[in-house]
Amino acid sequence: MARKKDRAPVRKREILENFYQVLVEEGLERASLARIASRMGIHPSLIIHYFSTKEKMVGELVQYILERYQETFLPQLDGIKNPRERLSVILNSVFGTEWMSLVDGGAFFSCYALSYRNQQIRESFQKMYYTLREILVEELRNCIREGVIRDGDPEKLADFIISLLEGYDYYRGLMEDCENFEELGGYLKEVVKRVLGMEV
Amino acid sequence: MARKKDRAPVRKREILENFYQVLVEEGLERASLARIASRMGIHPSLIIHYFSTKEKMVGELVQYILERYQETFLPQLDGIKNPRERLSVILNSVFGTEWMSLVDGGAFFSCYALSYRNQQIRESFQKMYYTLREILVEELRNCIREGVIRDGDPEKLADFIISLLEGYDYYRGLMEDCENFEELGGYLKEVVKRVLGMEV
DNA sequence: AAATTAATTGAATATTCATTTAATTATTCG
DNA sequence: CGAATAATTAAATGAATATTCAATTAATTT
Repeated sequence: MARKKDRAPVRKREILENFYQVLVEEGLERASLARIASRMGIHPSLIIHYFSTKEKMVGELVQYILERYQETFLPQLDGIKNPRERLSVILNSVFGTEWMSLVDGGAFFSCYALSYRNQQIRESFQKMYYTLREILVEELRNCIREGVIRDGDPEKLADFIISLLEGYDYYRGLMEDCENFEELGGYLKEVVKRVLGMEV
Repeated sequence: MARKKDRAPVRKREILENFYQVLVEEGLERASLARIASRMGIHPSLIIHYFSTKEKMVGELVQYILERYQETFLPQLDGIKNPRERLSVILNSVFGTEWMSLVDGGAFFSCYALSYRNQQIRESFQKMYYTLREILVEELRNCIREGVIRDGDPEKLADFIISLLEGYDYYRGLMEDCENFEELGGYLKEVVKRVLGMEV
């Protein structure tokens, strides 16, 4: 049984990173295998060798992109016990500037648009929001129990927060100067706190 | 001076309608001139004849799509004097089912994603939200003056409403059954009213 | 060092794409 | 009707596309 080093996952990730970059710089319609390969100084057929088809590669790109969000505020919450503090960290993260710089909006919404016709991509997105929702519900529940926020339906509140944060992401993509959208982010955060019944 | 009937605008609109349909059914990456033409039973070069280039056609498609929103609740407000009633009509429209069926989400967000790399498309979107914001600010101002809603910054409140409605549009695109997103729409509407200080 | 497996390239494929130019058919005007 | 103009088609173009299969180079194991 000949055992070889498994460098395939590393190479695949490299390709995905370059795919993402081309996507950001040139748009989905111009993000061809040839361009990705040329940017890496490799041959296009090597990409096919690793992903077998472009559609599968796009599917993996979506997961690659969505994982970034998963990995954002979860580490930030490590070690924080106080529910109020935890919720603040989440809101600051989501309506702050870090969240926005995680993924390019053009790339993100291009992928999102694909979810309307590609079942696998659709499920990736659904899974991500299902997880996010679960996290939020859990945090909100704890805050209600501790009296940090007013009593209410944590699931609906979670949906409200998700809607608002994605709408913020969307709307911000059309703003020109960052002062404006930083200000908006701060304002939306306060609105959420008011809706939750958290003293500001 | 030979005067001819100007049927070009009509034909262009027909082409845009078919472009939109192909976009919905096949996605942006497959919405080629050949497919649009074949669906119409015409020759691809005829499309070029009217739009001269595909990029320009896409630009006009975006305007065509965005106009639908402009034409939504403005007619609905005709004849309604009462500020409270006007605001209710707007919120019902925006968080209701009509708004969603106006434009296919896949088509809409595909176009939105283009705005990150295409200046003309970007400006079309910006213009649309500028107009929407102006309308909302005006309505909110009237409601504040009449004591229908609590005193507050109408511009920030408008941005809040726009963020939430677009986030709702986005999030809804991932939901499977319409009961859920109708319920969410109703809930978000109540949240907005609470934030505005409108008695529910 | 030889053999085996993985990584990568090369060249060829058929398809699809937007666009051009010239020719043809319809329509409208005088 | 006849001339002018618009609407439409035909055919050809070259570039770009994803994907194929076979060949080659590099790495690892025995």
